Amino acid sequence: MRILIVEDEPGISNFLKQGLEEESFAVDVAEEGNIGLRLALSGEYDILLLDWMIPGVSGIEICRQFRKAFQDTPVIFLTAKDTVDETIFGLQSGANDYIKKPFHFEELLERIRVQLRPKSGEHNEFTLGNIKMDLNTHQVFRDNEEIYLTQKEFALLEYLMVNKGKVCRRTRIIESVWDIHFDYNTSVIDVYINALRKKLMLRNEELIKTIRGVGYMAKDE
Amino acid sequence: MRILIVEDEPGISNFLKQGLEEESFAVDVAEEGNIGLRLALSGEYDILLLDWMIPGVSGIEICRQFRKAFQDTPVIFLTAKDTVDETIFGLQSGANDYIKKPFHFEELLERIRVQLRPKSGEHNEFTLGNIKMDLNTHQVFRDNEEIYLTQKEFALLEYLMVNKGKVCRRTRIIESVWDIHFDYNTSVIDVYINALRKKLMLRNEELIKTIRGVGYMAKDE
DNA sequence: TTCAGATTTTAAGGATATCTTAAGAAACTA
DNA sequence: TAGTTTCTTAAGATATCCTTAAAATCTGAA
Repeated sequence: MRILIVEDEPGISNFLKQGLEEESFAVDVAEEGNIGLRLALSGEYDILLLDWMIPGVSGIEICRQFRKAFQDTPVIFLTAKDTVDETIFGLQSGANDYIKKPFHFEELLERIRVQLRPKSGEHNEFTLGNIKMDLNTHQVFRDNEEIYLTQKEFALLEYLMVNKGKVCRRTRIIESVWDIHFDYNTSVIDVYINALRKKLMLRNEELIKTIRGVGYMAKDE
Repeated sequence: MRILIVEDEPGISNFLKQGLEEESFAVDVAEEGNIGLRLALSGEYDILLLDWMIPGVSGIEICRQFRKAFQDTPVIFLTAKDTVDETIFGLQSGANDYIKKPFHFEELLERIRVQLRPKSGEHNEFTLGNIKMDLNTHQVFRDNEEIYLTQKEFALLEYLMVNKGKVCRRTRIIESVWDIHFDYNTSVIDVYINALRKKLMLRNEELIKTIRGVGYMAKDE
């Protein structure tokens, strides 16, 4: 799950980034409004955390524009302001929830989970051939027998299964699963594909196909 | 589509080159300003990605000189600097957009597409008879059955389909798809046309026509 | 803290698909 | 028909991927 934090106070954003990464979210931080808006509109995120007051475009404006493009992605405001008017204004601009600073991390986490629940509630079981994946319980089965995957293995398989039937480019995979954006001359993907195939007992072109020069693709049959 | 990257950090340029090639662009890299400028002025590129600070001629200077010669070719700056002044300076020198490092590859791609849009149209799906091509998912279908093409096969078919109804000259094809500018004394095109026709199960003048002495043309029946 | 075990990443040689070249056959043009 | 261009096939060169093992990093318990 990818989270974008738009927040200009490094203290808060670092705190959140670290905490959320410990909960195995992939976190990006934007410290300025225009950058935040641009990142948000890239469509790579599953949830947005927006500060109310930030340099450049305001949080509300980001929310409004973001909502036009992505109806289903939850937005949570982090705000020091607590007047009723402004809160209403914020929710009207399309936010799903808000939380007042200062807040307990646990509480924020709970709200994030609440927001992600309904959306993923429908779509959190995926199948690929005889492989079944449950995002809620973080489990993978092969013919109803549980297979134990590590975090990265799970994240990679999730990416492939969410994009079942589409070719997943190496660059996209490494950005989404490893959060690496530069200097990518690594063979981690190969190694993890290999590990997945082994654990899932797949022959090389079975269910997870290699698309030479481009990436991989999960496909039934 | 041909892209020139002027960037002296091999980590970044390799990353970009690979990613863009996965999107079937033909990519050249210059690591030094003078070389970059010379290549840019050759007029062979559809878009330029310029680093701000490079050895030799600066990115801004390249941009300015390039803009004099080619008004319509978009230029995007890759810059680590983020002050407003310098950005404005960059845009005044004729750049169409800029992106701050570090950035998401997705975002850069989106900006490249935005810049190329007015020229090439925003279609990412093309059809040719019963052949369907999806650039987003990097897939080709014949009567809704997927056909697996190699990189070069895909790039060649893309070139033909983008230019559907127009005669594609051999020299243009080889420049755009193979990045070869001299020595047209090769028969790669023939070999790949043959491979395409085989995989797509086309008779010789069906959908992909041979224009003797000139090249090939994709055409609906 | 320190240590052991698990996970992640790096590295390198072997395996294999793709790319390119080359050459003879076939088809077209004049 | 002669000459040119394209088609087709095969094989060597190249690039990418697979696989393994070991190094680095992370994690949790003593």
